[in-house]
Formats: sequence, C-alpha cells, structure tokens
Amino acid sequence: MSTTSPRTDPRVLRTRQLIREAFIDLLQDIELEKITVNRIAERATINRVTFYLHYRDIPDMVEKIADDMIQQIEEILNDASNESPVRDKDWPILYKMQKLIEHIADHSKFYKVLLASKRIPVFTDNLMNLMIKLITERAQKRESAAVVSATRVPTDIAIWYGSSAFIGTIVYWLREDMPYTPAFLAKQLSLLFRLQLPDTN
Amino acid sequence: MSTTSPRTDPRVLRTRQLIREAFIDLLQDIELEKITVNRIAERATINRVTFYLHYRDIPDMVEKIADDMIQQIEEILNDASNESPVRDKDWPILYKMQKLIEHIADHSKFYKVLLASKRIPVFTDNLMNLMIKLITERAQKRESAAVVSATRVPTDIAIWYGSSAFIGTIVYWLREDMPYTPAFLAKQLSLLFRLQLPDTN
DNA sequence: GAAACTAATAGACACTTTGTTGCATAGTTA
DNA sequence: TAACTATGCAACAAAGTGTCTATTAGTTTC
Repeated sequence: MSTTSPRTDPRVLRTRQLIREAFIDLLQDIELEKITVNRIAERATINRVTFYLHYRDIPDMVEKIADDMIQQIEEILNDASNESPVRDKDWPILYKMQKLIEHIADHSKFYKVLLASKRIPVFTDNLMNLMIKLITERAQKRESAAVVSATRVPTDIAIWYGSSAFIGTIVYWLREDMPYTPAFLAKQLSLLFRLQLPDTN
Repeated sequence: MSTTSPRTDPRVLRTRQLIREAFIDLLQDIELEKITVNRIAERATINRVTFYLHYRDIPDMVEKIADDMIQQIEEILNDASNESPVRDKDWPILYKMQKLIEHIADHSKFYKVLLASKRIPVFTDNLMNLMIKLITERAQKRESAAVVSATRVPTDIAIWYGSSAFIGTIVYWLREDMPYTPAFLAKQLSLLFRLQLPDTN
C-alpha cells in the first residue's frame, strides 16, 4: 500500500488519505477498540464497501499505515546520512536523531495519537525495530563498538537499553506536547546515550 | 476487582481465575482484536452472561487485570524495600529491580504475552508509570540527584530515558525468552543506569 | 474527444458479536 | 435448614462484519 511506482489512480490516493485522516481523527475521541469500519467510512465520507476495497479489516489498515510511516522515516534517515554536516561526522547519529525528531514534530498530530496517547503497538514496534537496526549498524561499524566492550555489558542488552530509551523518551516528550525543541532533545539524547560509550567520552 | 478484603465468594474467584486464564491462553494463539467474549466464555467453560457479571466489556477486563498486576508488583517492591540486604543500601534500586525481574520470570507466561509478544498498551503504561514514580522518588531523596545535575540533562528527560530503558530492556529480554538470569540482568541494568549518574560512578 | 478501464456508490445478504432480560439451578454462608 | 447470591440457559434487538451484484462516475489511453 506504500507503492507509488506505476502512478496510482488519484481516486485511490484520495480515498486512502480520507480513510487515514478519518482514522486519526476518530482516535482523538474514542479508543481503538471502539472504532468500526462503519464509523471510519462515515467520517471519511466514503462508502463502507470502499473501505474493503483497500483494506481487509481495521488491523490490516493500521498495519499498512504503520508501514507507510516507517518508509517515510527511513527516507529521512537516509537523507540525513548524506547531508550530515562535517562537524557531526564523528557522531552522525545525533544529526539523524534530530532530523527524525523534527519530522515527528512536523506531524505531531499523527504521531501523538498513534505513538503517544493511544499507544498502538505496531507503531512503537516498527520504530523500535528501526532504532535497533540503526544502533546495531553503528555498533558493527565499530564506530561505537564501545557499546559492547567498555561497559562490559552484553551487546544485546546495551542495544535494548539504548533503543528503548530513545523511543521512550520521544514518546513521553510527545505526550507532554513537546516541551523542548527537537534540536535540544536530540542533544540531550545524545548526551545520555554517549554515557553508555565511555570510549568516546 | 482486586479486592479480597471482606472475603469473596469462592465462585467469584474461580470464575475470574477461569476468565483470566482463558484470556491469556487465547492471546497465545490469536490477536487481541480477534478475541471475543464468546471465545473467552467458551474457553473458560463459563456462560457468556457470567462474563458480563464481572466486566463491562473486554477493555474493562484488560484494565482490571492490569490493575491486579500493578498491585502485585507494588507489593513486591515494598517488600524489597524492607528486606534489602545491607550491602545494597547505597543502591537499593538494584535489589528492587532484581526482585521485580524475578517475579516477572516466575510468571513469564503471563508477562510475555501481555507485555512482550502482544503488547497491550495498558500494561506497559502502568508499569512505566510505576517505574517513573520509583525513579522520581529516588531522585527527590537526593540519593541520586545526580540524574539531574551531573549530566546537565533536564530531570524529566533523564527520567523518561531511564524508565523507558528499564522497561524496554525487560520486554526484549522476555521476548528473547529470558537469555540471562534475573540477577544478571538486574546487574547490567544497574550498570547502564549508573552511567547516567557520574557522581556515584 | 471517444472508448476502455477501473474506482466508488448503493442496496442487500447471511452471519457474528454485543449487551441485556427473566427465570431456573446450584453453590455458599449463617 | 433457610436466606442469599453466583451461575446457567434461552432469547432478544441492535450493531458490526464481510461479501455480492449492479450502477454511476472519474481516469487514462489512443
């Protein structure tokens, strides 16, 4: 559902957009369990049958929306890899984090409801997987192999710890309606994270 | 639903136990969204109507089960406060963490499904709130006021960071079927956590 | 711009789930 | 034993689900 390759019918895009917005909108008011295809269709001003032309059921829709989210974020992280300022070359994860947090702030309505207020597991899960992948890659590049050795804490535990801390902090920051700027939050996260890496300290 | 004060009718206890077990059991096989009162009643070998005698609906049941869970954990943490060995007096949170993780290990079937495999938000949320409370108290007692000052990271961010890291690590440890002993995991967590507190390092 | 294609609408269908009722039965407590 | 109360049973209206067929409307291609 995240394909745009062979040019998609604008009606399809429009419908999916409407469904998506209606869903986010409904989530502001009611619990996920109480959301029905009926209500979504009504709010999106589409026919109920049309919903089934796009998604098997509500969990399927949620999953597809989560996939889109992850794809967007991956693009942002990739872009950040290239345009990263020289001064951050020794610590590129800071720049990536900042870009990610800025993106989340730009779409805070979306992320707040799916990640923070109602906590829909698949979103947190996907984001966590992405973060684990990111940190693991860094660790393997030995750019921060210290995560492993220096603290004598097993790699996997250190990675679980760091990834959960990153995402969790962002979630709470969202819940509190973003009391710090993305740049500041990214900086604090990198400070705390750096502490796990005595080598580079 | 966590009351046992004026001695509860054994039939009530039996029924709630059956419902609880049926629910955990069902969650091993199917997604939360697909679980119906019908199925729970069937698996629990009780009448569907009986379910409604105890819970308003499924979300209500989940919430009550989560409440019971938190109450149990609070008792464990309180007990740990008293019986904490003298040598850990300067760092009692380690002992508490170990007791908590041991408890989770003892009921791993329960916690794995509710916290790790299917991630039912209310459980993680409640546990997170408890952890935040715990860390905040420590911080206020100035026992580890360093969380605040030493790293120059704002208190709330440091607390979000630490709490998320704690719970997240335990969740991943559960997902991986507990590859370390509770004592070892608690030790590693305290090592990583201590790093946030340069004063005591 | 007309023709071919495809998405969305509308109404209807069998089916499941929900939450509630009144009444009968069985277990619990005093 | 008697009073009480939890559970079981049958049935109900209401709502939601997922699917079908036929029709309308928008998009793309030549």
